[in-house]
Amino acid sequence: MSFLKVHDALLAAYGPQRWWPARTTLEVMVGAILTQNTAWTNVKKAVANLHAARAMDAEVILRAPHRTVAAWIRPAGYFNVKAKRLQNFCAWYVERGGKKKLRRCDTVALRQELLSINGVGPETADDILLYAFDRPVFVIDAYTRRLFSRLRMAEGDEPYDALRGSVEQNLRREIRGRRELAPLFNEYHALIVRHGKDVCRPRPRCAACCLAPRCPAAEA
DNA sequence: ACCCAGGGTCATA
DNA sequence: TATGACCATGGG
Repeated sequence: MSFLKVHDALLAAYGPQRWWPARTTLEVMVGAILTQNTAWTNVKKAVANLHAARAMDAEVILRAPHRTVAAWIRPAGYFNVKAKRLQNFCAWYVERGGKKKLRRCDTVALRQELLSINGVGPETADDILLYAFDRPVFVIDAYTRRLFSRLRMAEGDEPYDALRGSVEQNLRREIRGRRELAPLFNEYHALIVRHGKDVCRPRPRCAACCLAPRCPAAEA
């Protein structure tokens, strides 16, 4: 079973997902922080609040009082923690000159800068790199570990960068330069999440059943 | 009532 | 390096 075959099976089952669901690149980054261990339905409410307050803007978020930011994002949970994280990110974003300056930055250097922000870990950084900056970085999340672990294509408990490197390397080898990596990684991660939301659930712990549109062992 | 969600930080050993 | 506590809302 190749990583590309899994992607193709998911694409056939669910169709293109057209990620990231956001209107602006800043909204992608804000959403990446707000969705940390949080259902997307809750993130959407917080994002809507920010738009309603005309606060989907790095300067506005940076200058607003902590309690105000917390109130805007309350539905997304962890609002005290995430308000601080959003302001940390916006401080970096503004100080760094915004998207136009950051676009020219090398991917590895940009990743290290993102990881240096308190509140931005490896998955959030890779969400931003892939979905806001179109960099060929494969996002690893709980759904990704679960799927590849059940398909016996990964251990499941590897360190983040080990699993990311493995998936990226295998896909590079299977593609052989005949295809752009960033669009593939983009669609692949979105499909894994789509699959995970209704089929590849934490329980029951089915083994290699996670590619079917309906998980066979889930009924057993 | 319980489990889960598109994680990350910090203290501790 | 690797656990565990903690953060908090909302849906099934």
